[in-house]
Amino acid sequence: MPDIHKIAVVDDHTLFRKGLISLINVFPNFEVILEASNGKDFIQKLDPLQLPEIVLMDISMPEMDGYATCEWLKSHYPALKVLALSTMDAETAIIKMIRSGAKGYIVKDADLTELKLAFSELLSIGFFYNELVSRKVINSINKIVGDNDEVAALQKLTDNELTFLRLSCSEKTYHEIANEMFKSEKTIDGYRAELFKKLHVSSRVGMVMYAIKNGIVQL
Amino acid sequence: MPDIHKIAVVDDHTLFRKGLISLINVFPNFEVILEASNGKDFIQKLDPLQLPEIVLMDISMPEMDGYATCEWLKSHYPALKVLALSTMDAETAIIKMIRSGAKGYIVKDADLTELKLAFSELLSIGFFYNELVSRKVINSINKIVGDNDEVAALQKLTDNELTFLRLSCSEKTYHEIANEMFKSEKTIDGYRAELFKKLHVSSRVGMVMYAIKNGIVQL
DNA sequence: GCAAAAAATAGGGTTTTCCCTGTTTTTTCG
DNA sequence: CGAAAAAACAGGGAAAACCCTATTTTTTGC
Repeated sequence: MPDIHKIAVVDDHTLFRKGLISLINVFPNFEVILEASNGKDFIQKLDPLQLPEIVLMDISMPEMDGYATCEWLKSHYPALKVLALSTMDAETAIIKMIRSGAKGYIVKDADLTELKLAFSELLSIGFFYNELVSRKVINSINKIVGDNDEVAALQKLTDNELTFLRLSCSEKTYHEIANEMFKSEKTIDGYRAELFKKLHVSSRVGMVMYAIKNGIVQL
Repeated sequence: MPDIHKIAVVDDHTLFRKGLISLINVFPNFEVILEASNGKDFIQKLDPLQLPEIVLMDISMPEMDGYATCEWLKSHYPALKVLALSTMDAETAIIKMIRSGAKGYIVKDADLTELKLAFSELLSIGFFYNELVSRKVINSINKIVGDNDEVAALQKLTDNELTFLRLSCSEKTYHEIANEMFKSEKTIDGYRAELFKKLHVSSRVGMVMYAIKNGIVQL
């Protein structure tokens, strides 16, 4: 009898999670031994004596999202292979997740064959990069080599820039945001200018749409 | 032996759909007899000699979304009970779906118990309105009775207002949008004012976020 | 077909956003 | 420590967005 591989599933949408688990459990040599609704929940449930080999992990989750959880795993349990799972095929999301330590990326509308393939590849060669991911990665490298990149940029947003960006996704004026952040209006204007450059946008609306697209704010 | 109830599942995310189906099929008296990835696909696969009783339907799908499919079903197969299925618990989405003829609404992170409950209620009393839905419906009624409502408003957006709203979800200036729509800037300004009122927002950013939240534009 | 309602247009003013070019302060790193 | 880089801050001006109040045109309902 071949050994059974242990899987963990982390996703806040219960129905999706349960469904996925039920799908995986019919695979002959895989078994879901842990399920959690977000990163925090997952870490808390993680038993060092009974570690999963593969963690199927959603990106956008409450409390602790995929990126943060991945980072945590990278330093605490580097042997765990994270397979990122998301609806979005946004380049930045994929790259960011991989930078955070994910070993593969699969979109939620992939089919079962692909999921099974991802599992096998993760176990045999240690990663799963399908064409989607490869294409995005190549794009991102091109951009880095080229001139100034969107992806690394996202990594390099200041804490202040990030809070400013989040606050901009509202009907607040920059003046109000400045007050809320205890900064001068001119500083805020500097954040704006900086973000316009980094995100390649030229209006507040563009900035907001970028933030939404890339899961920086949730609706 | 109790009769087996026939279910259809319409959702573009294959993994979610397959998972859900596998979950439902372990319910003793339910069976999924039809699955489709969008409204068009569903209608095409629908066999009048083998109709499902309940259709679990996602709202946002490519080709033909939940609203359109629901409307079509209302006039062609009014006996089919649509249970709307969505990640968003946005009031407008729920109301719109119910107006389109859905008999119930369930969020994707509901648990299995709730799904089973929804099925039973649909079959016994013909609809499933949990607290979530009820609350939203009551809100919407209050607003209608009250003064001017968000929900009916959405229904009542002019074609021009709608295109304007869509075009506003970009970095275009109102001036550019005016040109693109062959209208005067002042007319565009009128659309803006009208939409601010109808959607209860007070800035372009608010308008854009509303549009995204309610699936009027997709990212 | 005509009155009422809705949509399109407009003038003109205020606020907010955007942009350019700087200085000062803080942080980083060899 | 000291130089360089990054972050915070600023003045001033142009463009875009916002808002109020009208008038004209088109649509709608009886």
